[in-house]
Amino acid sequence: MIDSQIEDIFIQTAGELAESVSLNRMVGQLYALLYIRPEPVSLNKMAEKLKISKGSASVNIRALETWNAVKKVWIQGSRKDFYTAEPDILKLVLERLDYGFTRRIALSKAKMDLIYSILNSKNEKASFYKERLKQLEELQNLVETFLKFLPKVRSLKNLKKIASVL
Amino acid sequence: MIDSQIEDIFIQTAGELAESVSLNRMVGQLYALLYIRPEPVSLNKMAEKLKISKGSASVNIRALETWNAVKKVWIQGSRKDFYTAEPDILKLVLERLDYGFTRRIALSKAKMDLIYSILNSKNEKASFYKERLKQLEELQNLVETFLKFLPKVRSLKNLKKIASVL
DNA sequence: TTATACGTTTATAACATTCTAAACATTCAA
DNA sequence: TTGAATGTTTAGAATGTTATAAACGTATAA
Repeated sequence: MIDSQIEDIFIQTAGELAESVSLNRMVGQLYALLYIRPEPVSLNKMAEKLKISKGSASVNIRALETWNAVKKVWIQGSRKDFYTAEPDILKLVLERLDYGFTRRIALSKAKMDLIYSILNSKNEKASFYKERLKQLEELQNLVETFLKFLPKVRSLKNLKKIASVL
Repeated sequence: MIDSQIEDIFIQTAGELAESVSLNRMVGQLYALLYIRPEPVSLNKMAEKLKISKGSASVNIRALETWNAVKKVWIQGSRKDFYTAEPDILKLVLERLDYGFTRRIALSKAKMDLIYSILNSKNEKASFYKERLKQLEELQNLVETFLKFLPKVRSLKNLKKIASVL
């Protein structure tokens, strides 16, 4: 059947992409399956289609849920959990990027504060360290500003506006 | 000695950051070591400082070399290889992002072409598939345009210009 | 030539991740 | 109640990744 062939290509490709960005393959495949299906799919159906255990389906679908990549939908008269994909992939990616960078910048700032306190406590000149720290702070500021503006990059039209001022 | 304490914090933090983005820890540590040292460092010195085998130092420094994150410098009268860090971290990150996205978009386009050819060969309507494929193409276009403009994001001044038109 | 000082490759040990099957828990219908 | 239908947790097997030590290759100095 043609549908199944197309779905298989689609799902497998998504799995490869997920792996290539250090996500679990199943997470990519589960999302892809829901993404190309117009109707909600149950956990068992997903496990069956992807030929994975229901245990795996369970934990990976919940990972997707915590990222708001899929959501549970209630279907009258059924005891099963059904899921659908959040179709706005760009939104998902931007959310993850923002979350990831924000956390990492916070960590690295804390460590830099520690280094400054060591430098100051000893009245150290250590000018090369200070130069590098300053560079890193500039990079952090740039990334933070960039993250704030990133959500607005949602259309080619906006990008063209941007291109026109640079 | 104060220098060593600061270097240790710096190097360890970089290792953690590297791991958190699925890079090898040593790669982050090696880069960090070269980044906070004003002078070139030899392979053996690096292995000694980081307490890793020279084999590991060798393979990981070469990974960094292929990304242009470090470069070999010739030092007169020495048979050793010395390395320094490329200090423009933003450039490195942008290069990697561009490379990674470009490859992945090419892969996914190829798979989408395959799906289209299947749909057409059967005169399938399959409208939901087509809707999803169209969405993905729009996302690809957006990302490609974005990648072209990304290199210009190199200063807060530019970002402020951008913010002003959105 | 021989010995030394390097960098690279390789085999394997240590460790981490992924996946499953089975046990378990919960809900609901009969 | 019981038991069937579901989702979750867990123990362990399979697989994948990382790091090392040792073997290896190569160049150079003596």
